Amino acid sequence: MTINDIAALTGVAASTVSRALSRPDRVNRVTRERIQAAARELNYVPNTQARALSSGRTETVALLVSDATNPFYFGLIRGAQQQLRAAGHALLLIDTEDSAELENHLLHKVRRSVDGVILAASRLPEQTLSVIAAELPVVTVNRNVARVRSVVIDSPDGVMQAVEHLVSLGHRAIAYVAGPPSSWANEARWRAMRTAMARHGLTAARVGPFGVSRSSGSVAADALLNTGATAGVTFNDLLAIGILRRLAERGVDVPGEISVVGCDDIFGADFCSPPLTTLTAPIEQAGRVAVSMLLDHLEHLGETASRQTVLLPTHLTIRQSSGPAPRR
Amino acid sequence: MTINDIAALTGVAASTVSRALSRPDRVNRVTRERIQAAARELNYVPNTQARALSSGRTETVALLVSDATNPFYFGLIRGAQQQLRAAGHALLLIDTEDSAELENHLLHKVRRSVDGVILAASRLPEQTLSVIAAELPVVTVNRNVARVRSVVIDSPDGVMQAVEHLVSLGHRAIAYVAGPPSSWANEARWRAMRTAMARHGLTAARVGPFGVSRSSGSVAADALLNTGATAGVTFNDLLAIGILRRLAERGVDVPGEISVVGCDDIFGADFCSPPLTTLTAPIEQAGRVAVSMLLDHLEHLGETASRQTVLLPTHLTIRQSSGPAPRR
DNA sequence: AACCGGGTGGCAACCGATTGCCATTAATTG
DNA sequence: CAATTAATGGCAATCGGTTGCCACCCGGTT
Repeated sequence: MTINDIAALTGVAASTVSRALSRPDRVNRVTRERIQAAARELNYVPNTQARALSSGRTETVALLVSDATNPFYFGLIRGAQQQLRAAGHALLLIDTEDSAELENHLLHKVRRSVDGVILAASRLPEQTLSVIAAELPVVTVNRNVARVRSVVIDSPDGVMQAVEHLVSLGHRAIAYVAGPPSSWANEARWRAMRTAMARHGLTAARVGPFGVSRSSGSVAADALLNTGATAGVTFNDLLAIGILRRLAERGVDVPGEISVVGCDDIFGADFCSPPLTTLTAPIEQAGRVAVSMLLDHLEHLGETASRQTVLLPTHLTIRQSSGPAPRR
Repeated sequence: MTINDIAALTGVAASTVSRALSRPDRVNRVTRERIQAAARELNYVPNTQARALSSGRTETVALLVSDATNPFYFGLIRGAQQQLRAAGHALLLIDTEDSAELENHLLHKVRRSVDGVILAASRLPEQTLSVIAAELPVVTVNRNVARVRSVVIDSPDGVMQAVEHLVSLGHRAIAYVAGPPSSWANEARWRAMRTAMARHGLTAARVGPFGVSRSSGSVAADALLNTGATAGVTFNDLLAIGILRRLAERGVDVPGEISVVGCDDIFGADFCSPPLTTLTAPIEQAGRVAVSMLLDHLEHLGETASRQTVLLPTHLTIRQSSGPAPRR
């Protein structure tokens, strides 16, 4: 079922069929309707590759995640998927396995087969990112790079809220449990933490870096206890949940002996034990916004973007993993 | 950077470049190496659309899931992604939003732009599925249809194990908490449950259907209690976790007053409260196997498949949501 | 010397759209 | 009524590869 079949059937040229379908106002109403009817009749679906080849538009967007099993991305994927479908675009999912080289390689490979890419938690150096952004529409998530559009979840602000929360509960020794050093968000959160602590004349301890998996949580929990801190703010929920688990294993009471605050509010944060106090991030919304920005950018290529960065607010969700500081 | 640039640079025809790159034995060694060197030099990446257009192969596989936020699919996506990357193929992720119409529509739409599709939890009627499978390589997951290759997780066998487990703990009144009626796995599990119960001269109660989200768990929990059963086996973990939550809210002790057994062992099943006794399914493996079957099928189109269905074993993982039946 | 066959590489058609350009026709206007 | 303009639709080139077919070269046979 090609455009030619329809052309033959309706007695017009293929080019007319093409126009009738993609630039309806370029063809006479009756002709157009005849063609559209035939297309519907024959259940015609344009060939994506052919269209892409001549027009240069693939109507496909790639979403690069560092690890498809990290629940943080589920929401992002979902949000992106929703918004893309609404625009009739397809989603190419790419797992970079947390490797900058692989990320770069795959980006190069798909470069010509997508209209743009969304980089969630890119591990690429700023320099490389700029180069890529120059030759391919890019939107990053949680990563701020000059001249690259981005959606940033304002977890630094959330971290401050978390510190206020903990300090108000009497905590004085609070540690940051760090994630991957290559993560931009990780450093941003750490900075926010130090700032917030300084405001109260306190200094934050820091342990890590740790991998972002629950198993890394065991190591992290032990390290956290060693700092003598009465509370820990973790890079993300996955790590926090792993920590809770290890603490339970060691018989350490949460929040009685130590409070734990996570980040992101992923699936599971509300039903782990104890339910996790965490920074709730509008993850799904971030996915939607990232797609919107990208599509918007695609429509106005060449124009200077009105806004390069969208900052999404977070808020602290208090559950049962945080409580008053223990008396010494 | 096209094949023509390379041709010009090396002084051969474009066709020769094409062969040197995709059918290396069709061209002389020295010519080939010269071309390959030039291609590497210029960082040449073949244009996927153009290749697809003339060869018919897109090197892309679509994975259709009914709901991208269901953690069950995370593992599946991951497994599929891994195996696809290994083969150098791309993954198109499609969310059918649990709608058969949408599923059908999207399948039609991508039909020409992928080499094959993997249907995870298809909601399509058997008839439709057969039609689609005839015009497009298809592998289903957890769905058995004549003449369609499939990967099936043997949860019916697992359900039997679960029943044995519960019966041995003294439970006599056990209910099945059903999922979506359009789910093939749902019916399979229910049948297995009845069979297993009958073996002990017992009859299973059934409640539902319920949606597969945690919020449906509240309704399901209440319905479950109403049956007077001392144990419930649920369609999946999501539902089970929702039930646990509601039971905690109502102050019902698990497993003291009622035991709950889930299905799939998704992310979260091990750290919810209490940790969930569940059927551990090799989800990631299912994703890998599905891809392998599909790619294998693609390579031998026309040949009759040696094996049409792969059955993956499950096992019961006993945690703390199941225990001895309460004395009445 | 005539013949044969395998190894190489070029030519050109093709995959299925899109799109710039032009010809035709109809409508508008002075 | 001639002339200008707008609307419409066809022609053909193009996107970047793939592939069937054929020509050529060369060494080996008979």
